[in-house]
Amino acid sequence: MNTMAARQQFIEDAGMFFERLGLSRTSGRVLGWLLISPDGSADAPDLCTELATAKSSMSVALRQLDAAGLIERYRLPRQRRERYRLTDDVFGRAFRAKMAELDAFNDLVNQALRVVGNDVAPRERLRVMSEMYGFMAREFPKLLDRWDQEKRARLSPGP
Amino acid sequence: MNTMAARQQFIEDAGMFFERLGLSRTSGRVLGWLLISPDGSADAPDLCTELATAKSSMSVALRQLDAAGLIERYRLPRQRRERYRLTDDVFGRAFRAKMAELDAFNDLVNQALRVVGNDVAPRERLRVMSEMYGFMAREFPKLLDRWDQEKRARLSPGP
DNA sequence: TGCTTTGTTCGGAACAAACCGAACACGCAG
DNA sequence: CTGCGTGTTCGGTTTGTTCCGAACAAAGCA
Repeated sequence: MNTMAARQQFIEDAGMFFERLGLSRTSGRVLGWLLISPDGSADAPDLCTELATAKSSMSVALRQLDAAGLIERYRLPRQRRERYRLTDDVFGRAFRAKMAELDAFNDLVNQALRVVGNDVAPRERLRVMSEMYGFMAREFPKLLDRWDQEKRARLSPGP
Repeated sequence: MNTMAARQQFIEDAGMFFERLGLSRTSGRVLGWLLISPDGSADAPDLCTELATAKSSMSVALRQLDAAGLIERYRLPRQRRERYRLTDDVFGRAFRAKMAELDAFNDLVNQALRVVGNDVAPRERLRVMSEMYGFMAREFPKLLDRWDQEKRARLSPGP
């Protein structure tokens, strides 16, 4: 397959992938483009032409990605044009964002406990869920920390 | 606050919560209703009246929940009407479903590796991601297993 | 064989989100 | 002050999704 077409295809797939994770499709395409770009950085006009999107759409997409901490804005000295690059651990952040869902889950369970009366059966169900939340909220950050350590261990003796 | 209104409110919140997790809103409401129902089961007509939805919508919602393994269909002997109940570990399943996203992520990274040439920079980025995937795919199931053990340990000496 | 109950499928309406083009604000250079 | 480059904001349009009502299948009972 032609390399150019393969790149196009990958960018489109990345767009759909990240769309399922809650981003907009253009945001996802931007991430895809950055992932396979030589230096992992770009500026807005380039992305507009490369991805064939209006600069208004690009503006909101970049804002969304910046707000999510997935990319960083920066400006080279003496340059008026802003540039964007992937955050070093894009997916660490994505994972941690997913963890926020757990808090929402906990809130929901607590609300349910307030709503049900003293019926034992629902309370028991909800208690199990609450404990599962506690377990995950306790263990998952540990997992991420372990990953950070392992990554650091791999990279620090390297270049 | 009135108990009835509080129930209503909770069901609506549950609908929005599960909607963010990829289900439809009615599916989410069904889960909410079951969570705070006395025995955690219901049948379709009841849910239609309780949640004020058309039975067609209820049909697809229940199908969706069944396909996701979040509820079970069953039929009492001599009963023509089907009933639905929460799966025992609804959220264990929900978590495992989230893990499927990790596989999709891995596919994406592999596709990216095929697309980029021999440029070291992109390959390095992608390698780190691939390793993160490997780490999570290895460790997360362990976490779920540990939770299962802990839960079982809590319940088995119980009732 | 008809009749009723239960559940699914289909077409269209209502709603929400994304995207675009155009207008707007700001900063810098001449 | 004027002109240009850069980025944001604002209606309008399109696209996609959800939900409803109606028509349709399937399974039991008379």
